[in-house]
Amino acid sequence: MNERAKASRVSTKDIAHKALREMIIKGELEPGQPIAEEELAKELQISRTPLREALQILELEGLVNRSLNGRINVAPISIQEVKEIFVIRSNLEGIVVEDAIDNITQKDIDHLTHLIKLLKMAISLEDYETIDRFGKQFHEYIYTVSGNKMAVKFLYQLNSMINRYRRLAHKSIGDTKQSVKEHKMILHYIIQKDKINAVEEMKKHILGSLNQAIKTVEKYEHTQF
Amino acid sequence: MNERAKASRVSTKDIAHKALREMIIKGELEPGQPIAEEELAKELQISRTPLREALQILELEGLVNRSLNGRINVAPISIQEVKEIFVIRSNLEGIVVEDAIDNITQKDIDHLTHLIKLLKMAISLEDYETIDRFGKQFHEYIYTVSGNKMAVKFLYQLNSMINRYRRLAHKSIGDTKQSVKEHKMILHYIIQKDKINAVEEMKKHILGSLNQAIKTVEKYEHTQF
DNA sequence: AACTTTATAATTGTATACAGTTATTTTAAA
DNA sequence: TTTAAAATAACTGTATACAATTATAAAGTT
Repeated sequence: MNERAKASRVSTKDIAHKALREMIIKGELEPGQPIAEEELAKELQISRTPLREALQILELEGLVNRSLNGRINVAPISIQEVKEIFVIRSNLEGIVVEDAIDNITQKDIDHLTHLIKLLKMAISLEDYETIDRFGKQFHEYIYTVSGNKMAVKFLYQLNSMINRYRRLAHKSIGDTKQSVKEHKMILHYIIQKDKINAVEEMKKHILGSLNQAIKTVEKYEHTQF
Repeated sequence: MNERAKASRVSTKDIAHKALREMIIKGELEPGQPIAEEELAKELQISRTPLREALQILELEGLVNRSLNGRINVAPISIQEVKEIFVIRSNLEGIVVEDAIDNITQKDIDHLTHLIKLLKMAISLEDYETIDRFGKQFHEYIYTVSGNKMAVKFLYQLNSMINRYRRLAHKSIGDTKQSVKEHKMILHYIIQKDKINAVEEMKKHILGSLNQAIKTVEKYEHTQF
């Protein structure tokens, strides 16, 4: 372990954190599944110390829960939670576009325009993974332009939870085309520096994906949880 | 240490976490001050293991920062950050009142009404500490009624940061009287189940306290940071 | 004297050991 | 067979030891 940490300058804790987050998002660690530190440490070939620190981060990120007796389990999935997450996210994304409008340059606008083009292209190829990636990039670019560190921090925290649900969802082409329209609208209002409508449109856009997420979760709740 | 943990059923980590949070909020650990684990562990009479876990929590809460070399220091205070925090909080509090309106009972309304009375009383006594406490209780009661666990989780996270600034602020009686009026208005709209205005009023209420906070920080930034 | 280079010290990151707690199994009694 | 008690095992929480890294001080060079 140590050599690796030395070589890559990344701590074992961080490696464990990212690995576990990925495992939870992918469902390799199932919702509700109990986690035994020793066992997991052996599996990851690390000691309990950095693993515990990683689990602590995951706990604060809401991906695992700790019960009174100290036992940790993978956080369950619930409709209630999805709803809460998306409403909060829609507000944060609203804050962030508003701030972005204050700082945006022509270069930024060009980049966002370019991303929308790429998005359209991916849709025409029905390449859902790429669609997802560009959509994400669009939002994250706005994060950066906003300069709102705190909001961005919260958004990343939320997004790691949202990714759990996103993995489960299967979008239709219709959904993605609608999504592009919305991205265009948002960009339009950004260019116009029309904060009120940009925020409004962004919120609608985020909440639009909520319904989709809810349907997915409902399906899972019936079968598993 | 162990006996204590056994007796109170609270972990050393949590004790350290709460103690450090308090120290940072009170300014006993000053903004920017570097933290040496060994030294601090000795001071708290605990080992580095639970201390590190506590520091990790504080890092995610935004009360300390970790630089690339692993050194930890108390998070600095900045106007930009205060602004970000308050805008986010105003949105979250908005979400929370909205949800609260869905669930509120007569008993809840009575309690909130009672809290406002207590608030008025504290103001007439110019007892600022009590004013603060009842104001906090008013908001936190709404948190509970909302049932929005995720939003509440974020709010508590924000509030621990906000408390750093609150400690520095010195309210005037005028401010507090205005605050009572706003609380009354919020409650009024809650009773009417008027979500739009309740949210609006809540946001205004939170942002109103922002200016006050900014002034305080400006003063500090000139002197210290 | 200023700048490198080397050596030393301080500090963080990880592993391991052990203590304390909780869960599970076994044994005993009804 | 069910229930209670005791013993055992599994697991978490904390302390300590050590390895690796970074900062500091000392020595050497130009």
